[in-house]
Amino acid sequence: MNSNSNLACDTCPVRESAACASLNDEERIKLSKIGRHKILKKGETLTAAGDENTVCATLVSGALKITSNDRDGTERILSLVHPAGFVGELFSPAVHHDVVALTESKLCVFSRPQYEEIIEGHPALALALLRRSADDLFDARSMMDLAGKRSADARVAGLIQAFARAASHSPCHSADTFDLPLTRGEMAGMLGLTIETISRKLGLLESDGLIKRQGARGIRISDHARLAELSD
Amino acid sequence: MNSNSNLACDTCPVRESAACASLNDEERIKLSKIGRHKILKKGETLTAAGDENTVCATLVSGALKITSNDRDGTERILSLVHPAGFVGELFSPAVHHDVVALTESKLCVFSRPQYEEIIEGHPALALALLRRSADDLFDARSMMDLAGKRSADARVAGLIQAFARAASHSPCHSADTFDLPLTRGEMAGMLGLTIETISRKLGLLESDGLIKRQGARGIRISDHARLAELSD
DNA sequence: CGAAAGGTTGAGTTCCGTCAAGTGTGGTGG
DNA sequence: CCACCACACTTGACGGAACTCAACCTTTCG
Repeated sequence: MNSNSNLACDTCPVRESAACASLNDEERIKLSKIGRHKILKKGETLTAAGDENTVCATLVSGALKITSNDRDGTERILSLVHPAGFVGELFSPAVHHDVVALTESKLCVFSRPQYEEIIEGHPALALALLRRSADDLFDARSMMDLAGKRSADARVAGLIQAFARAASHSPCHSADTFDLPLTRGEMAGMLGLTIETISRKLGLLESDGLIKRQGARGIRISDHARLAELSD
Repeated sequence: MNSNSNLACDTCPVRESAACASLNDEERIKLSKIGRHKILKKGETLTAAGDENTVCATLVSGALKITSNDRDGTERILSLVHPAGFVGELFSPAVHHDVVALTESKLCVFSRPQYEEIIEGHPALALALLRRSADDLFDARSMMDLAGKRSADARVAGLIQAFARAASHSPCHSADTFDLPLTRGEMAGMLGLTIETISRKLGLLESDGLIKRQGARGIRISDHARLAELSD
């Protein structure tokens, strides 16, 4: 159990952008009373499918994946969670998906029933979560769109573009040099492909001059236009 | 323009289950002032990708699909909307997906900016939408899971089970005789497959004795267990 | 240094998409 | 009533894209 200390909202890096930013000081103090920090190391899980649904959380730093697993053990990534993101299935008695840390991550964890009570008493929080939820829904649909592309080329190209957009912090622009945040296996899990196919397609993208690789993870996009065309 | 009359909430079939059910009479009357009914015939669109985002709506009867289109014209179905469901991308300036009627549908349409104002002033509505949004997100992830299965067999089997669950009105149980609500093309669009593959897989499921078909749309599930195993 | 995990590459095979032809079926109009 | 058409669906043959299996390379970490 690696939880600890009271919450230090004052120094929280996501205090302006997370759902709790909608609360005033008094309300936030109240919320902080029922929350606690938790550190997940890379690969550790917050909740697993089948668990009783007791917690929800705001991600403070790091990154999480939300996944489900086929019987044969293949992991399917349903969503990535970035700092200020909210995780947890509100209003549901059971947990349906695994939530696992991609990198060492810091969370603000709450009891789900208590959090729901607070939501009901605090309209601003409900509204903030509604906005976040609308974004999550849009992201999920974007991912469905990506994973549903016919060819593996289009999916890989689209994923690279998505990472490039996420890597640049300005929302409309996209970085042209960045590191892939996932292993080949995780990318495969997002796109419904295999590790080998990801590896081969990245090789092809490079030999076609659309990207340049530096080591296993480093990517430089050389031809945004052709990449966009491929991914359409 | 097939809009009309004031809203008749009193006789609305989804008045107990839609988001607006959370409002008291006075509030609902206020909401009904800014809404109007609209009938969409099969195939007609409510909003198209690229439009300015001006409307949102509650589905009263019928069924909708939320789709995106590849450049080559392939339609990808991102979500199905059932009565009492809410459609519209709140808090977003532009529309990203098409919303099209699968069958003749009756909607309660609102101006999105006005609706957002009302949400901000009515916590119960925000909370109701948050619950609905959480459900939508779960559905979206379930569909990602389904469409991400390795084999076409698993996807088709899973889709049939999903329809069987939707056809029985009790949420935990699943019907064993029902009609497919979609054309082969639409099923293909949901699963990222082709019409021909859907057709063939249905044929195989029948010849393997898992289902029995009556005409193009009628399905009877003969072997729930093997179907579930296939779809896992 | 050795082991483990992540990544690449190759050869063979299978599954699904493509193209094409053919079978209902419901609706419209002569 | 039948002829015709549009649309949804089925079926077959074929080729190619992605999966599987397997070997090997690279980096990291104990």
